[in-house]
Amino acid sequence: MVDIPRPGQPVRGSKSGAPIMALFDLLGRNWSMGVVWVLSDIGPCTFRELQARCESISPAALNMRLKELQMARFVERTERGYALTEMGQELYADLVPLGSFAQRWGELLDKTDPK
Amino acid sequence: MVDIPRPGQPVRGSKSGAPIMALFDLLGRNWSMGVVWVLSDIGPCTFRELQARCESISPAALNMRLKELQMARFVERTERGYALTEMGQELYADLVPLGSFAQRWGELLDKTDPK
DNA sequence: TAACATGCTACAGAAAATATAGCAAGATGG
DNA sequence: CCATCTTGCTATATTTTCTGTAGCATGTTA
Repeated sequence: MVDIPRPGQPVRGSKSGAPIMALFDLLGRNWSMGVVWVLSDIGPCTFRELQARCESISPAALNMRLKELQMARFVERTERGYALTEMGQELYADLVPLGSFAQRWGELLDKTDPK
Repeated sequence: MVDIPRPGQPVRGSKSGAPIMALFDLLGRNWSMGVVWVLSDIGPCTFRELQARCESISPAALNMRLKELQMARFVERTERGYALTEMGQELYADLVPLGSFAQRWGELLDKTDPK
C-alpha cells in the first residue's frame, strides 16, 4: 500500500531519518509541492479539478500523491473535496517564500542566460 | 543533454511556465533539495563527499542533479569543490523554515499515528 | 612507481511517471 | 425509471528516472 517517508525512520535517501530528509523525500516527488500549492490556491476541490490544475499529471500519479499527502496529514477529504489540513496550511506558509524567490530566480536566469 | 525547467516556458507539469511551477519541477526531483541542504550544511565539497552525505544516491543521479543545479545557477564549482552560489544560498534560506516545520510535523505524526 | 583519491561513465534491473482508456457509483433531468 | 453526467478512480502499455554496482581516467601522494 501507500508508504510515506517518516521522520525518525530510514527512508529513501536517508538512513538517519532526519525529519527534514523525510520531508524532502516526500515533497521531492513529482507534483507533491504543486498539489499543496494548488490546493491552497483554489481551496477544497475535487479530484478532477486538481487534475485539471496540475495539467500534465496522470490520474495514477495524482492519486498516489493524494494518498501520501493524506497519510502525512497535509491533506484530508471534506464534504467540499480534498483540502489542506491545518498542518498542510502551515506547510504551505513555509512554501510561500519560494513563490517570490522563483520570480527573482526567473529574472536572474533571463539576465545571465538570455534567450 | 541536461535540460532544466525554466520560468516562462512550458515544463514537465506546467504549460504556463509559472516560475513557482518550474522551481517545483526542478526541486521535485530525487535529492534536489537534499543536495542544496547538504551543501549549505557542510560547505564546498567534493563529489564523493556529497555522495557520502546523500547516502543512497547513485553517482549517475547525483551527477544529473549537480548539472541541473549548476544550470539553474544554484550551484557552481570552485577550487574548493561544489558550492552554493549566492542564489543557491537564497534558496537555502527559503528552505530553512522547512527544517523546523519538519520537526513539528514529526512530533504530530508521532502523536496521531503513534509507532 | 605503486597506491590512493576524485569525478565521473556505463550498464542492468527496478521503480515511478505519462498517456490513454474505461469502469463503477452517485447525482440530475426528463 | 432510465439515460446521461460527473466524479473518483483503476488498468495497462510505454517511457523515463533511479538504484546498485563496476570500473576507468586523471591527478596527487608516499
